Amino acid sequence: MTPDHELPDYEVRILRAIRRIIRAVDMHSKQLQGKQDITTPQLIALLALEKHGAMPVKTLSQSLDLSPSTTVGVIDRLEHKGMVTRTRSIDDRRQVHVAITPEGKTLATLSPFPLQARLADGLSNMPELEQATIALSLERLVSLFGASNIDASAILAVDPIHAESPE
Amino acid sequence: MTPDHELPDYEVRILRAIRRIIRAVDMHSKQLQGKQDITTPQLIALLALEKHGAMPVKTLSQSLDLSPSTTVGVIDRLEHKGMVTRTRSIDDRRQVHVAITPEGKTLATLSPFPLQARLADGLSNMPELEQATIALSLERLVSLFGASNIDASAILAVDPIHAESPE
DNA sequence: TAGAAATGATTTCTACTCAAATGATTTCAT
DNA sequence: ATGAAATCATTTGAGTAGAAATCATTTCTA
Repeated sequence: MTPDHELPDYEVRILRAIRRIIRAVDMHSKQLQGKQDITTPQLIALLALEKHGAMPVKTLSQSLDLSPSTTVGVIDRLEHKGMVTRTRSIDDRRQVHVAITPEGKTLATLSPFPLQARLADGLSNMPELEQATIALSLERLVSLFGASNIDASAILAVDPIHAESPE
Repeated sequence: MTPDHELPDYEVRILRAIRRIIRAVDMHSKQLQGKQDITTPQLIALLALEKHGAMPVKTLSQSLDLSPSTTVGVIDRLEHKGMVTRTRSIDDRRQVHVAITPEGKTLATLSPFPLQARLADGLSNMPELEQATIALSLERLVSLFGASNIDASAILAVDPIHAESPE
């Protein structure tokens, strides 16, 4: 329990909250994995492919804001489960086009987004002013970390590619 | 197809900001690794051990807000580098006490905490009201995400690492 | 007190993440 | 046109992360 005689300073509280949020996001992904045999990155990838059609690995990795090497792993697992296919491009034989399969479409449509649902739920019970405050605070924090040049819009966003560009 | 409901603006902004913060923290850890041959979780572990003395793996894992299995890996790497030692407890031979070595103390003292430094820097240039708002907002989010999934005591418990005096 | 249950650390397994190195292919420059 | 440079996907290696299974030890219980 927090000692009320000695409140931790804001910096400490903020760092602690960040660690916990990171962990919560990860745990939600693991829950999804247990229930649906799919993880958050995999689901985001499927949604991007469903929405925008087949695309090269590079493009997909950019829309997910993941490094190419990470993206390859995600594709590997999805391909192994029959959710996507890989096809070497005819135009440029260096490129590999990733396409979603009918099974992948089904899974993408059926899979819930528990974290998002919970957030939406919680936010809807808050006055709009507080929602705005939270959003602004986080964005302030992002700029503090100098993370604004990192385009990390994908993982939790609904539409990785068409999301309006930040700032 | 995207989820049929449009996400409220604040939710999108919040999710995106969270994702960015997660990536900023990760990038920071990798930078640290490149420069100091130590990562953020390892440094946090060292600081906890320096501050509170030797403790069992379980206690350490709780301080770090990491699962025991993850903590074992962190300790393995630190032990391999000679920064900590493991000693089986005499009282309870199931327990393994982890202690920091002189080398570990040196490393902990010398290693910068760029993320924290940047945060402290940014915060100090903000009115206190805004600092408080940010901290409160994050904690609101933590409770939103964590309420039903993460042990409540873990959320409310004081972080042994940062609980008292500043480092 | 003997057996069962709980606890603590670890191992094993899977997944995510990136940087750096590698191999194949295309484009560029001379 | 040929060799150099750039590009694309992939592999490799290291670290973080947690669930589940395992082993040793302690505590509880009948």
